[in-house]
This record gives sequence, C-alpha cells and structure tokens, in this order.
Amino acid sequence: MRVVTWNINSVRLRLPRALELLAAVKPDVLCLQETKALADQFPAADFAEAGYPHQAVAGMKGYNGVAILSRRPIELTEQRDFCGKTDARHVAARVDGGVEVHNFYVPSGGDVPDPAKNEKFAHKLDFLAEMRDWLGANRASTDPMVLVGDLNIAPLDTDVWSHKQLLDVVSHTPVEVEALGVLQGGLGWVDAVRAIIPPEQTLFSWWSYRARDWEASNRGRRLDHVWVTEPLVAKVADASILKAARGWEKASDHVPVIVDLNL
DNA sequence: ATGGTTGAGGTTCAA
Repeated sequence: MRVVTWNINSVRLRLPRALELLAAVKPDVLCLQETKALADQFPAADFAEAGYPHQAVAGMKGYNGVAILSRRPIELTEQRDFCGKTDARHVAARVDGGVEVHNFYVPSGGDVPDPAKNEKFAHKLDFLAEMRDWLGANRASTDPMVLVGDLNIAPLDTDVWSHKQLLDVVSHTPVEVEALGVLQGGLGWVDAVRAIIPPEQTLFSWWSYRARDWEASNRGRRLDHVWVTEPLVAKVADASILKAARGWEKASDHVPVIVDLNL
C-alpha cells in the first residue's frame, strides 16, 4: 500500500497538480491538508474520475481542511474536533477493512514561541496534548495504523536547515519537539520516513514562499510526517520526499511525502 | 529588527 501525504495549500487552485501527482505516483491513499474548501467546494468528482472515488473529507471556509482519497473502499472511522474547535484538522478512515489512516493538520502556532504571550502557540501545544490523550485513550499501538499529516514540527536537528538558528523559531523549539516526542514514542508510533532515510541525512518537506530562490537558499524544514504503529514497522518498504514538486508551476510550499507498506 | 510570498475572501488574516 502506497500512502502519500501532501499539504496542498488550496485543493481548488492546485487540483491539476494533484491529478498529475496521482497519475505519476499512483498512491493507494492520498492524504491532503490545507484544502481550504468547504465540503461542497471539494472537487470530489474530479478525484473520483481519476480513480479515487472513496473519500473522507473535512472542510471549512477559507482555512485548514483535510481529506483522505483512496482507490479502494474506505470506512470513515473518525472526524474529530480538537480543542473545542470545528476547524477541520483531522479525519480518519479504515482502508479495505484493514489499516486505519489518521490524517492531521496540526496548528502552525504563530510567531512567538511562548504560550503565555501567543494563543496560537498555546493552541498548538494544547492540540498536541489532546492528540496524545485522545489517541492514548481510544486507540491501541497494537492496532495497525498510519498517522500522517502536516504536523508543523521538525523534530530532528537534520529536519531543519540550521538547528542552532531555529531553536527559538516555532516548529523547532524544544517544547514542541518534546511534545511531539511524547506523542510519538509515548504511544508507540514509529517515524516511517526516518526508518528508511537515516536520521543523519538532512531532509525537508517544506520551503518558504518568502525566499527569493527556495532551491538556492535551501532553508527548508521537515514538517510533514508519516508514522506507523508497531504491527506495520517491519512492513515499511520505502519512503521518499518529492522535492521536485516544490519547483512545479504554482507550487505548494509543501511537497508530497511517499511511504510504501508491504501489507 | 524586519521583510519576504501565497491563498481565500473580501478590503485582512493565516501561514
């Protein structure tokens, strides 16, 4: 089973790029974040025509929004609101009666990495804590699950262009990295991408729109992740990041992350 | 210390 996660930053604007991605990479499951579309604005028919008729979509006006698109039948298992907000940051589905896929869009967290001064950062930390509490209480690490999404945190030193210069920059601060570690390791999740691509190797999935030349400056971060539970760890066959997508015309600032599982 | 760019929706906010 090939799973792809991509923060598409507007599914309506970038629909042609998504259809090209599906044709080229042929995933079984595509998880999108930042679709920025209400459910009735989501281009469901276009994806169905492209071979992905099985869909679980959560959307809101203008912001956020997540979707799971599948070649094979899926069953919606959860579409949860976190932190008491109906802001379309999570959807989960079981694929073909087997693996459950959780698709998350974690809050970005604003600019100031202090929850007392910045309510967006407080929201981000609360969201991570609630993810941990809810998954811990409602799911078992012995169940075959995949967790993907734009988690808006680059945990490793090699997940950012400069560990030292980003220690105080939201996405790489110790408090966030710690919270992500508690969620991941504490609940038995394993980073499928880093199981294939060694942690020593620098790896990014996002490059800012604000650079004059994203490729030349290469100030990226790995914000997009694919995790699996223990029953799937030995089945992770391959992982890659489609860096070329950042150079596409009308590119998203994030690129697709691809993981293959031998199920 | 600040700015740089993009997207949605509506003359600004979020990333």
